[in-house]
Formats: sequence, structure tokens, C-alpha cells
Amino acid sequence: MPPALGDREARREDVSRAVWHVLADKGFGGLTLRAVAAAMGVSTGMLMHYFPTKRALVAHALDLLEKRTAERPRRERPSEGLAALRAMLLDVLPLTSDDTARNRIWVSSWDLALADDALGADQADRYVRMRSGIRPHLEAARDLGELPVTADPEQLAATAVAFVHGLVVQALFDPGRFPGDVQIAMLDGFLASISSPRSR
Amino acid sequence: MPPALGDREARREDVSRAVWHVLADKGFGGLTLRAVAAAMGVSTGMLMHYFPTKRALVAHALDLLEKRTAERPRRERPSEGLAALRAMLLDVLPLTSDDTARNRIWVSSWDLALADDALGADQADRYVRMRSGIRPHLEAARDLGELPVTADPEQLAATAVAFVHGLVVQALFDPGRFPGDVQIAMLDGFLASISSPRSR
DNA sequence: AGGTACGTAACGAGCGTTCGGTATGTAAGG
DNA sequence: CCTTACATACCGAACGCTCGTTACGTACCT
Repeated sequence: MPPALGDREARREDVSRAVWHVLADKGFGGLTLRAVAAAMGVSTGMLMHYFPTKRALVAHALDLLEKRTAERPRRERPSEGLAALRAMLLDVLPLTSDDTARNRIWVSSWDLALADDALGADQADRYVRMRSGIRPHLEAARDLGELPVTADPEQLAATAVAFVHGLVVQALFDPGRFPGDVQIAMLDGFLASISSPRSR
Repeated sequence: MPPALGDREARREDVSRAVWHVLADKGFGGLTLRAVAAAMGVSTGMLMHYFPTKRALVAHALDLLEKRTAERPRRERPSEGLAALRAMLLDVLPLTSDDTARNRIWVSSWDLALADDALGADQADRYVRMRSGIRPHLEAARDLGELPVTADPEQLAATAVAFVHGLVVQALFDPGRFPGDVQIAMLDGFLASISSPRSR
């Protein structure tokens, strides 16, 4: 029996955290094994001991980033309808430095993902999961009368994801013009626009 | 007098077109001077004859891409209100292979732009210009009664840009799920949601 | 003793950039 | 009109560097 098998996965997570740090700082163009090793004070040989290739290291870092993001402590989460959707989308926006770093990593990863079929499929899957997490709240909102009965939850989920990620990109490039309160006002404006007249 | 000074700028545009081609195909991670030179059948020395550094070459290619995009022939352009906005946003969406390649380049460039202050400022300026081009149509729409009188054109412009770019990203990663008619339906749904009840 | 967990050093490839050379012009001088 | 002079436009090779990856050595644990 291999000794301390849990430690191995813990070390891989340490490495992934260093990858996140480098990515948020320098982007994928500045992501080198030497930079990752330096960020955690180890050698590149150590990295290769836990990952066979750089590509595997990157893929694991992105997978783990999604997982840890899903598990992270979140703001209070109303359980129903548009209020629940609002809380979900608020958790995506770059309102804290942590969320900003996370979003920088995702936006940066799109360059690689567009050029690498496997990583591109991973990204497409992440969007599928994101829309799937949103759609139930839209269905509930429709049942609660917060949305018109004619609303299409699947299409609206894609629209909400589009809006929030498009806002993320603009906010990352111009944080001075998109402080937290502006982002929140835009989100509330968006939610008000899709909601049914009688619920406004 | 330097001979044929106009030819020099024409050559720089030839180079930029090769840069676009490589970027759309391989992304920034695959953008090398050798790849650009090979794409146009010349040597890397020729590239350095027209651009001092790779960075300058990239910056010029992106600047020219924005300029040529603005000048390109467009679909018929209604001159007023939401119909004009619809035409503008339709021109952004990846509905043709040209538009897809263009959008791939922009999305890919965000990795570099987030890590390079000067390129990031360029990108922020492009967003400012994009919102500025949209806002007048929103003001006209409001004056025409297509939008509520309480609508904030500046915020709505940022919201529209967010929606359309967020949709671009999802469509690039999952073209099968976002064919042209779905993208157009989503855009029309978005425009309907922001328009005033009486104009619907 | 033998496997695990590293560090150190090096390899070959590929990178941006530099350099020297060679055509091809245009311009000036007699 | 020919010659000399010089800038322009490129090519091909090379430089110095950094990259991902490999090989090897060593300390530690069991």
C-alpha cells in the first residue's frame, strides 16, 4: 500500500494553487513551470513528480478551480426564483479580489481553450453545467409569476450567463468604470428587464 | 524623398492579415514570428523590417482589425432606435465564418491584454468606443417610446455589450448549441425584454 | 533494501531578435 | 547617359535565451 496517498492529492492541490496565482498575475502567456515552481519555492522537478506534463498540470488546475469555486462559502442563498438567481450571479461577478482573480483566470484560459479541442470541450461543458444550475431557478420564477408564462428557461439561462460573463469582461478591463455598486445595479436592471410586468 | 511610402503601410497590412490568420487558427499561444512568416511565405527578417518588435506587430494587427471591422460592408442599417441597435449587435455575432474568426481573435487577445497594461488599456478603450456607438441608438429608442423614459442609456449600452459578448463566447465554444437562428432569437428576446411594455 | 520525494543539472527544441549579405531601385554628378 | 552613391527590401543564418522535459543523484521513510 502506498503511504499517505491523501498527501499526494494535497500536494497536487498546492501546485494548482500556485498555478492559479501565476495565471491571475501573468496570464497563460506567462505561465511556465519555472514560474509555478518559484511561486511555491520548489523545483520544476517536483512539479513533474506530480504531473506528467504541463498540459496535465493546467487541466487539473482549471478543473480544481471550478470544483473549489462551487464549494466555496457563498453569500446567503435565497432558495427560490429570481432572488436565488440574483445570488448566483452575484457570486460570479468580480466584486472581491478573489473573484477578480478567479475571473481573470477563466477569461485568460479562453485563448488556450479555443486553440485546444479537449480544453475547449471542457469549457463548453462548464457552460452547460452553469446553465443547468440556473435553469431551475428560472422555472421556479416562472411558476411564481416572476417571469412571463411564455418565458423559455433554457434560452433565458443562456442569456443570463451571457450577460454576467460579458459584464465580467468589461469590469476586468475597466474596474474604475465598473465598481461593485455599478455591477450590482446593472444586474438588478437586467433582472428587472426580464421579469414579468406584474411582478415589478 | 523615400520612394513608395504608401507601399510600406500596405505591406504592414499584409503582415497583419497573416497575424489574423494565425491567431484565428492557433490563438496567441501559437502566434510566433515564424508562423506568421510561413503563413505569408516570407522570412522572419521581413517581419522585423516592418515592425521593430513582436509586440508592435501584435498591437498593429489588433488596431487594424478593429479599424477594418468598422469599415467592412455591413448589413442594411436601420437608422433609428432599437432596430438600429439590433443591426449593430447582429454584426458582432459569429454568424459567418469571418465573424467567427474575428471573435476568436478578440477573445484570445484577452489573455494577453489582461497581463499587459498597455494592451489592456487599448481593450478598455475599445469597449468605451463600442458603448459610445450604441448609446445614441438607445437615446433615440427612448425618445421614440421604445424604451421606458426611466431607462439609463449608458447603463443599457454596457448591458447590451455584455449580453452580446457573453453570447459570443458561449457560441464560440459550443457552435452546435448556438447556431445562427438561436443567437438571433436570443438577441431578439433580449431586445424585447429591455423595451418598454407599450412598444411590445 | 527499496520505494517515495524531491533537487540539480542538463538536453534539445523553439523562441524573439540581430546581423551580414544581396538584390533593386532611386538620386545625383559629370 | 553612364557612373557612383546610398537607401530600401528582403533572405538566411545565427545568437542568446527560455522553454518543457529527462536523467540522475540523494535524503528520507518503512
